[in-house]
Amino acid sequence: MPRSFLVKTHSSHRVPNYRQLETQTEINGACSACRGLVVPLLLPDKAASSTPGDPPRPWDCTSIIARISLPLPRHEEARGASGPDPLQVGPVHPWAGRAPSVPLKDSLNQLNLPPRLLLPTRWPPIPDPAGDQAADRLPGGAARAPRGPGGFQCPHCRKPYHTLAGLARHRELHCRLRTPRCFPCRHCDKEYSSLGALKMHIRTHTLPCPCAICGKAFSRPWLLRGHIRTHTGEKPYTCSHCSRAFADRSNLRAHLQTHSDTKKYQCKSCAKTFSRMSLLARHAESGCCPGP
DNA sequence: CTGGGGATGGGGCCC
DNA sequence: GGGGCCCCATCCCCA
Repeated sequence: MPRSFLVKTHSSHRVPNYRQLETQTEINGACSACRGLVVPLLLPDKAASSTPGDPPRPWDCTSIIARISLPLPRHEEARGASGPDPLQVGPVHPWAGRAPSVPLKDSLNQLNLPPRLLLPTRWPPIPDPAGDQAADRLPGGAARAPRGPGGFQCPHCRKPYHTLAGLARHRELHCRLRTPRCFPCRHCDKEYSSLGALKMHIRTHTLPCPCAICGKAFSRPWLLRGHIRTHTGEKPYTCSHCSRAFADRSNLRAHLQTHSDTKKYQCKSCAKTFSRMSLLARHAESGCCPGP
């Protein structure tokens, strides 16, 4: 199940009202929900976690390899010989507008994958015309819709547009050709089946909840609260086996796996089991399960 | 090299 | 429709 599994099921011909979605409050002010302070959202370009696809179960090395052996985005493949009809768009970019972090890319590139599947050592830069850099960069360093010679560029067919509004209308056309209901994000190439899902997604770009202590911004109030625990040291989740406490329930869950006799993730080659998928993945990368 | 903790992201579900 | 929480996933770092 891809983490973007919500990305795309289908809806109406409605066009999202971006002025309504991105209110002044969210862009320039404090989050009304978390009542945080107004701070500049100039954050380091933290590597975004990317999960191109949900690994099939049961977990095994093969599935790990399969997960990272993603096809290139359609428009990348189309750069060769005869390009397809630009409006016959393929699936949404597996990384949904975000390049994998460099360490992940590096580890993927060490896996002897066919050259077609290797990731670029350096991701192609997004055109950044002088004097308008702020408009192309989002809080946290995420890239907005790629800009081309005409200003903004369609992620599907690369057609250039001078304005975001023009690009948004054009992308809506892409959506309508494929599905009856579609709400594209103007900041990246994700698309949603409902306005609510899009609105929630846009918060990941606007990051309306800044930490009053360190200024780091989050998309949702509860994410901010979890972060604040890292400042206060509060650890409300306690392991029933060893009484160790954790600030995050997910981390407690991962910890509980270490008490379990039967680990959840098993290597298909050597049958060794691991408490986390990331450990299994690292095991696979280390050469236990050579690729095809 | 491996195991594990810490921190964080993001969509879904429920109220 | 929004908020809170759940669950899953990932990355980084350290022992």
